[in-house]
Amino acid sequence: MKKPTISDLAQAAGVSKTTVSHAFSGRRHVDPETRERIEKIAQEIGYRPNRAAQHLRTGRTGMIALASSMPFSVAAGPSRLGFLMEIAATAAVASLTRNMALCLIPPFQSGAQLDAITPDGVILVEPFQDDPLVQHFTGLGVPVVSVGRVPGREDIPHVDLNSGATARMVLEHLRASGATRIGLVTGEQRRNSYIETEAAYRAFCDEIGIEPACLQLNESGGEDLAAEAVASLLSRRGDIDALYVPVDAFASGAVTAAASKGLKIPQNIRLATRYDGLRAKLSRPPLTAVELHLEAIADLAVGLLMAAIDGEVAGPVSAPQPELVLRASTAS
Amino acid sequence: MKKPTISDLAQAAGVSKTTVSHAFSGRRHVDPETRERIEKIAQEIGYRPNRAAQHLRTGRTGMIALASSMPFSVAAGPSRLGFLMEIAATAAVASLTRNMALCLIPPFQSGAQLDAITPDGVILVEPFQDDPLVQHFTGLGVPVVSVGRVPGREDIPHVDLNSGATARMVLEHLRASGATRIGLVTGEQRRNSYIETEAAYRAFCDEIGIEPACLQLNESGGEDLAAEAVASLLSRRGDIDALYVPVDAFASGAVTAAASKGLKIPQNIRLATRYDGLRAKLSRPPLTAVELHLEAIADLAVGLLMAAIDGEVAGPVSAPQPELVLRASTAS
DNA sequence: ACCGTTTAGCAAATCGGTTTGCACGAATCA
DNA sequence: TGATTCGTGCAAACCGATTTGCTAAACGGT
Repeated sequence: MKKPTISDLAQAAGVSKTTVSHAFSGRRHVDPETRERIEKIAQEIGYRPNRAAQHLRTGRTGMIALASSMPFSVAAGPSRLGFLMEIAATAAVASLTRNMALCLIPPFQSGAQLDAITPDGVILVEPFQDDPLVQHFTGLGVPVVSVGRVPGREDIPHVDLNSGATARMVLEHLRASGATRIGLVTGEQRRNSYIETEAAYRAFCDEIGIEPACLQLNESGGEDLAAEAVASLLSRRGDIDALYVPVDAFASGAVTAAASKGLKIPQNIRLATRYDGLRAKLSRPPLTAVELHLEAIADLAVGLLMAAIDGEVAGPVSAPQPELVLRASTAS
Repeated sequence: MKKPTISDLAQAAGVSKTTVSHAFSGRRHVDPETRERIEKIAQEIGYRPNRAAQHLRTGRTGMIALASSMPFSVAAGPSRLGFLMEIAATAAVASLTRNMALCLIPPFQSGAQLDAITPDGVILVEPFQDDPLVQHFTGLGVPVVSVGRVPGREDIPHVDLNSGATARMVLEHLRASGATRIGLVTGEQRRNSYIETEAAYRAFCDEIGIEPACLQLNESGGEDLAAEAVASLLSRRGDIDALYVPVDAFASGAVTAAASKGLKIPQNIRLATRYDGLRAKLSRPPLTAVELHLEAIADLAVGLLMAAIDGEVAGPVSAPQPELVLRASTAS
């Protein structure tokens, strides 16, 4: 009771394997009548092409991979998982409709592990400069696209997150809500979103004539590190009355820091973050955040990747306009 | 500049393909000296076996799939994502170390989508009775293991979550913290954890002689539905002074409901949930929850699946002892 | 010296598709 | 009528591994 092969089907339909193959792939014309007969019989005997055989011949594996260079379960963990998972969920659907499987790459460990997987293409979520994942896959000749530009690698197609514009939007909102001294907390890794955000922030400070107050934290430190670092920043710079903290785990830390300093949100200090996940929503008070449209972004990324796999040189694509989600943490 | 094949390597090493194959797989003995030479040359020319060819020959695809029958991104979304993703993260690592790729199956849609993927095995997270995913894969002859028993399918290997014991533990804790009338909120779908939990709950009520108060909610309704339903329950049964709400999204709803009724947690009503994710941690007050050891569970599930794929008939395995995580929501 | 047993390695078949080159008849054209 | 094209389909090569059956040499025991 083995699974029927293309030969079985060909025999049952009284045609050759070639014809069956063409009937399915459409790479050559076959008589509509013949094709219909083949399809009908295929249904009956329950034929489904063997993926491995297809892949061997075509040189494709039929799978694309999704990876984030953020620590996966450690430290920044749960919040980042939300971000990645929202993308994963949509990407999985998008892949499947294109007849591809989406598989998960846990954070880079020994590197040898990565050999187990030979995807047709990879989506990297917010890689940083000289990210080993980028190097691994491009070195293998595997097409890579990223969510967020890869610093220093303009050649890699990506979905542009418009982090500069996003930062601008948030900063202006903070000011409109009454803030006069705004600080910024990002991460140490040179991810493009940080770079753009910082640039936009400095430009903004210049314009309105305030002294920049930047913090770059080690992402593995997570919420606790942020709580500590922000508290110390607030001690040094007592004039700060607002913070933009794109990484939501850090934003949680900032909430803790504010509380420890006896500062009320938003009365004494306003707080906005970027990823509108559970943290932002469940925080007390809930945090103003940015709707990034991750589903759309994931869709775009998959589309880009498919094009790249097909050898098309697609330029970067812009994510949909991000939107502010106003919450109590920045109420004026 | 094509990738070297086994033939190239064999030629370079002055042996046959067979010897190379055996050198790598170890399925037959090869002279250690020869093997070393082969490995060295493989390094030099950058040989890596073609997965597709291996799969074709061995009949394996080298990928296992992870699926949850919970709505993936809708409704209960983010919280569930945490649960699934914690498992996914560990499972991905566990798979990769076994030279397998882990791929994600988004929630059952048309069914036709699922054809794109032919995994060697599948891990299902808390499937319910007559779950279409179970039927799809077992029908295809693909080994299935589940996290949480599959009701009505004792033949499917699973990691037992000991939901009955967990419920007992939580209920006893609630009572110890001062509760006298405890209610239970679960989901409509017939997942084993609900079934066991309800049974343990009824037994518990019987024992201590209290009237059971159960709610079964549609999981797609998520937090909002729970808020509504729990509020109405609290109106009907004003005597209730504690709730065990295993699904964390529902627990969030219960928090809202309590607030809307003017009930203070834990003074007027105690609240405990199961999955110790962001919701439980970030809730105000933070919720007592259960450390399920999801990483260990995921590891066990992958192990079970590998055994099943290798044709071993492994019985169910028990998850590590769950532990209560005490938080303010049940302080006495 | 003989026979049985390891040991090391090879050639060839195999997995199930896709793709190429060719054949044959019918239709079109000069 | 002969040449050319088109439509349809087939046989065979091919993708790159694994696995089977076999050979030949080395070894050991009697």
